[in-house]
This record gives sequence, C-alpha cells and structure tokens, in this order.
Amino acid sequence: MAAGNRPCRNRYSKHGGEKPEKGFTMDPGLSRAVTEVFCRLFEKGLIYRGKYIINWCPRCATALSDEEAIHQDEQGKLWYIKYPYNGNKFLTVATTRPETMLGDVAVAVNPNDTRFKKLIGKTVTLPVMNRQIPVIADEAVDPKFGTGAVKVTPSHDPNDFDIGQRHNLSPVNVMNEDGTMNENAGKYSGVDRFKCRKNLVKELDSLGLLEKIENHSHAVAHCQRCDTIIEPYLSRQWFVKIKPLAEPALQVVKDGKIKFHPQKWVKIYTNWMENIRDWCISRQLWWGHRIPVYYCQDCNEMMVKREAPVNCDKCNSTRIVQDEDVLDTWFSSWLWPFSTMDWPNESPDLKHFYPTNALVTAPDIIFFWVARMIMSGLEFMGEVPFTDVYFNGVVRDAEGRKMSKTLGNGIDPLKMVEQYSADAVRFSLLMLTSEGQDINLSESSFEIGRNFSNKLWNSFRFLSMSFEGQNIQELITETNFLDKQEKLQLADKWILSRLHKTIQNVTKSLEDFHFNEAVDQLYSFFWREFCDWYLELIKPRLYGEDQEAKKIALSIGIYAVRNIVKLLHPIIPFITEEIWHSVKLDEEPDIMISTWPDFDKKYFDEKSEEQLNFIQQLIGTIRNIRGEMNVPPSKKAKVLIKSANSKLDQLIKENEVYFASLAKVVSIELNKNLKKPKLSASSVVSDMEIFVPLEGLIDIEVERGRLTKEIDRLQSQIENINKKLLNQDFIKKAPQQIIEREKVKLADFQNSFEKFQANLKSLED
RNA sequence: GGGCGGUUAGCUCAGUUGGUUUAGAGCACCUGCCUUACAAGCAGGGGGUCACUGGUUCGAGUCCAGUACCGCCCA
Repeated sequence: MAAGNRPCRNRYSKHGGEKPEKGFTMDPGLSRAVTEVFCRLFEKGLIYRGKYIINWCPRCATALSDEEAIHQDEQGKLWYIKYPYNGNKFLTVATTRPETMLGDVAVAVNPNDTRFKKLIGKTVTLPVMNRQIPVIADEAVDPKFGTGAVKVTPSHDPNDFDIGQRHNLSPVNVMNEDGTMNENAGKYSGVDRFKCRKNLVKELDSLGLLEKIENHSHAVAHCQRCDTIIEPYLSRQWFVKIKPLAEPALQVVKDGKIKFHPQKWVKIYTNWMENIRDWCISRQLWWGHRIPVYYCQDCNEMMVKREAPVNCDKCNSTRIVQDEDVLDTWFSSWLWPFSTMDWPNESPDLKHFYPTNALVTAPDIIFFWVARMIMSGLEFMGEVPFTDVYFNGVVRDAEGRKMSKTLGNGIDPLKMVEQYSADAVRFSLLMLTSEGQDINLSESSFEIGRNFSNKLWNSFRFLSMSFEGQNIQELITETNFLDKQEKLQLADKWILSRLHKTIQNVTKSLEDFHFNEAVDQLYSFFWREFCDWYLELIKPRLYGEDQEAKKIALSIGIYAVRNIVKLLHPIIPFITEEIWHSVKLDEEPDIMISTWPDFDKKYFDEKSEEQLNFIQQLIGTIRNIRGEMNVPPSKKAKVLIKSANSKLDQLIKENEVYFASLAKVVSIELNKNLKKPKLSASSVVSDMEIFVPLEGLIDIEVERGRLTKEIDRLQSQIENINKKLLNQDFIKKAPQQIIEREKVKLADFQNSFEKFQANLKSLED
C-alpha cells in the first residue's frame, strides 16, 4: 500500500485484514530506483525529449499523460466558419474549438473527396488574421465529419500536429501556458481562451463568416487532478518510447504467463497495448522526483546522471543546473514490485518476493499501473512481476450509480461493520460479487452476511450444548471413520461424502478466483445440507440414551464444523476463529495458520448419497402433503407406502427414525398389496405410492388440485419426451446414452402418471 | 468513431465443455409454525415464452449473426 493513508489502513484492519506493508515512493531507496530506471531507459534510447502535442492543464500548469486526461461526454457546439477565397467564394470548415483557428496553418480535405479536388494546392484566407493558408489533401480527413474540410492547427490538436508534420507546415502557437491567448493571437492577445472563443464567434458572425452553429456532443478531456478542461498543447517534454516495452508486456498476457481474472480484461488490455502512444513523463509540478538530467550553463551540454555532476563532462564548467521538471508519479509506482525491495541491489527480499503470484486491484488502474508494472517488471527484472491479476468489480449504489461524494450515495464501510459486523460485510460482498462484475449494493444487502454468521454461530451453539460434559479433545480425535464404518449411520456417511466434495469444489473455485462460487458452495453445503438435514438427522441420537451413538454423531458433527470453519475462515475470519477455539485440539495452532482442509476421495460415497436423496424425497413428499393440507406439526401422521421394492423397503425401515423427527410421522406401514385408504392424500416417489390418511383434515378440493397439478406436469413431460423419441433425427444422431436416459425418464413418468391418475379417480368415488 | 460488457422471477444476481424430471439462489410475496440451536428462524407454496429477430444443431439461456436498450473504457 502506497503512502501513509491512515483512514484506508484503519479501515483495512477493521475488516479483518493484516496491517499491510507500506512504503512511499519518495523514500530514498525507491528514489534511487527511479533514477536508475530513468538512466537505463535513456541509455537504451527509450527516453527522449521532444516537442509534441501533450495534454496541458492550464490551471496546474503542467503536462499530463494520456491516462490522466479524463474524457467526459459534453454537449458542445460545432461552429461552421467560412474561409474566403477567390474574393467572393467560401470554403466552410467545422470546428469544436473556434479560438484555435487563430493558429491555423492550412485547411485539409480528403484527397478522394471530389467536392474539393479543384481547391487542393490553392489558398484560402484565414478570417480575422487575414493570413493566406494552403488547402492540402490528407487521408486522415473524414469526409463525413462537418463539411469535409477541416482547419489544421498543429500547435493545438494532436491530429493536426501529425498532418502538419506530414506536410511540413510550421506550427503557430496562439496560447500561453495559463490558457490565455498569446501575441500570435493578434487582437485577442492576453484574453482567456473561453472569452476569446465567445468574442471571436461574435466577430465572425458580424463579418458574415459564421455559417451556422450546431449542437454537438463530444468527449472533452479534463484534468484528473483539478477537472479543468485540458488543452492539447505543443510543448517540449520528456517521453518514454513505449512500443519496445509494450510488446513483451502484451505477449506475456497473450501467452497466459500472466492470467487476468475475469478474462475479458485481456481484450481491453490488448486493445490498449496495440494502440499505445509514447508516455509523457515530465511534469511541471513542484513536488516529485526530479528528472536526473543536468545542463551546463556554459556550453549547453546535457548530461543524464545517477549522481549530480559537479563539472560539465564537456567543458568542465561547474555552472550546472538540473532539469526543472519532475516525473509523473506513476513513473515511480510502476516499479513497485521491485523498487520496494532495494532494487537494483539483489536483496534477499527481492529474491524471495519477486515474482509474486496474485495482484488484486481495481479495473480503473489497469493502464496506469497494472500494465506498466508488467512492462517494468519484464524490462528490469526480466520476469513477470506476478502470475495472476484479479480485477474486482465496482461497487455501485442500489440504482447502479457509481458511489460518489457529490451524489452522497456512498455506503460507509465502517458504519456497516458496526451495524452488521465485519464478517457480515465481507461475506455479503463476496457472495454478491461474481467474478469482476460490478455490484449494485444497498445497505440491506449486508443482511445476508449477518444472517449467515448468525446461523453459523447458532449451529455451533447447538452442537456445543450437546458436548457439554463430554471430553471435547477425545471427540475431536474420534475421526478414524473408516475403521468404524459399521457404526456410522447413513446420515454420517452422507455428510462426510458431501463435506469432502465441498472441500474439493471450494478449493477449486478459490484457485480459479471464482470467489462467489466458493461462497455459494459453502452457503448451500452449510445451510441447506449440514443444518437443514444433518443436524436434524442426528437429533435423535443426540437426545437419546445411547452414549456411544451420541458420541459418534457428535464427533462427526464436530469434524464437519472443524472443516467448515476452516473453509469459511478466509471469508469470515472473526467468527470462525472464535468457534475454532472450541473445536481445536489444545496443541493445534490458531485457525489462521492451521492447514487448509484436504479432500479425501475415500469419503466420496455415491451409494449413501443416493440413499439419502431417496429419503429426502420421501420426507419432502410427506412434508408437501402436510404443508398443502395445513396439518400442524403437533399432529403426527401415519404413512402407508405401497412398495414392491424390498431393498428400498429395508432402507426405509432402517431409517424410520428420520421420518419421525423430520416429517412428524408416527408410523410407516409398508405393504406391496396396500389399498389406498379412503380420505387420504397420495403421492408417488420412484415406484412407490405414498398415502397419508387424513381423517377430518383432508380437503378434497385441495387434494384434487395437488394431484391434478402433478398429472398436468407429468403429461407435458411425457409429451415432450415422446416428441423427441419420435424424431428420427434425434434417434439417429443423438448419443446413445442421451436416448437411453430419455427412455428411462419416459417410463418413470408414465408409471407415476398412471398412479396419480388412479388416485385422482379414487378421490371421486 | 473504436473496443469491452450487460439484458434470466417483483428486486439483486448465479447458470462451468450445448442434453439431468419442473432453468437455480437470496430478498420480497402467500400459507402454516414461538417443533427445547437459530422468528436474523423452520416447513410448504406461488412466480420466468432466459431482451428481440434470424441462423447453426437431432437438441440453444448456453454457439453464430443482426436489432434494441443500459453501462464501462479508449480516441
């Protein structure tokens, strides 16, 4: 982190970050690196001084780089001005900045534009100044813009500067550095640029030389620092010849030696790198790194030196002055990955920390900083500075507007931390922000993280209530599950399988920089599987008399919690650390420095997952019936199941206790010759028919609605699949396994369809 | 003008290489629950012709082209 930004640093620690290492580019070590880099680039011919059009801020009185000129769309005007020729004829040009016409040296047209062919090589009169200026032909002129004829002002427009160079025209500078017009502007000398524009337009109008004024929206460059409108200005400045640095920097990104996340930034980076222009690095500011260039006041010799020279190299004079200009602040920042570690000395830190792995940053400094760090890293270290760049999204308000002081629509993160907790703020942001996508945020967004933290804490509290009086250290080590397979219940095998798959998936998502995906997986595993099902499934054991069964359920629960808090720790550090202290071995370290969970495929258990899914479906069906019929939880239900599958029958019997606690079922009767009891609600799961007798509770209308809805749904599914299977192209071209899958589905649907229909019919009797 | 995104439920957004019964989640909504971890919660439910048009394909939210609207970046 640069400079000593205190509010920023405090905020960082309130969010649970480490106090970052800081440095300051004006420190002696970093200053030495800046000088060294300037000298090396100069010696290599990659730094030069020249007179070119640069971005000039008249208020700051300094040059700016292209990146510091912020373009804003503005409703401006297009003035059509008539340049007389041949006495009574006119050539009309359109311009957005009429005051610059005072410095016109030509009018340019496209060589293929037939309208103006005969004028090429002739001259026209520059109004007000009454100068004769030539009409020239140049490919750069767009025949469709304005009238197709453009004024050429090489001192005040980059395109015109290029045209001027191509046609050997000497530029005329009509402006001072403070934005007033200079002596070349004739009677407008000393007048401010905008006042000049106003008055000049008035004068042209009175001369009858103003054809028309159109509204014209265009992008106007503003100073990044002070928002003053920037003047493109011909000026002598120092530049970095950027192509030789840009090309390798583009290559490493194209080759994937540096990966951008999300990938879309590669295209933006490529586009910028391919159209890059030389970097103007000199600034006329009072503060910054002085340019290490020295001039002899006697013989005008210029010297580029690492140390200030005492004598002139050429004439030995001691009358030596240093270049007045300072360097662009980014000229020091781009060296950050190595200048902070004593470069050019080969310090141990430098060896250890260069290159690093991931840079996490905001997309708005991709060109300012990221691109240039890559350039400098390759140039001076011969190696990429990092291997991955993660661009975060922009946080916007609920309406999608950028948060800004002027709009007052910002959310104070510290206030949110106070209101919802740091964990809640972190969790919410990570959950809601998909890879590098902008996020629309309102204060209530943080509720999701608060609720999650709350749920985590409560689930832990629930378990800890059960391990009161138990030897917690023993429970933690009670994890040699493979040896105890026969003692594990279906729920245990299932949660272990789900846990280890979650470890695998979360780890992969984090490695891929898919943070929200990782959070999503943790959310649904922890809440929807661990809390909603596992904790409910072990309640009978925790509340029961069998001490060994209780111990096993607890130890697996704790095992899961230990892994869950480890996986969640990078996201919600505070609450996970707190929980960790209760579920860790005495000799284990704090969670932050403990090891990341490893998944183990020996826990992957497809059969148990399948079996538990089946039980979940059955319970879901019973709950659905209870819910739709508004049967209160206090009312226990009997369940009758007509089944011809002895394996599933056994599975149900073994796990009957789950139905009791999760679906408030008092008894299950399994029979393959079962007859549907009157006044019962029904459903179908796999091959089984489920009946819930609801004497006095059943609403025939509701039940008819339930069954009809199912029947309609199944019918449309059946139609869809039939359509597919009747399609000869599908049969011929689709992979066999897809066809098989469709056939199985069809049989399934038909089976259920018939059963639902029979039950609907029996309702009518 | 050039480049890059976005458009999926009322809202905020997921949706990996085209095929998984009914396209998912959170919030909001409806019904029932203070069931001894959690009402910041539990159970159940309703809600989407995936912006539009055309194309490729046996099959498109997913691939291609065009259109519209919104946004960002660069000149």
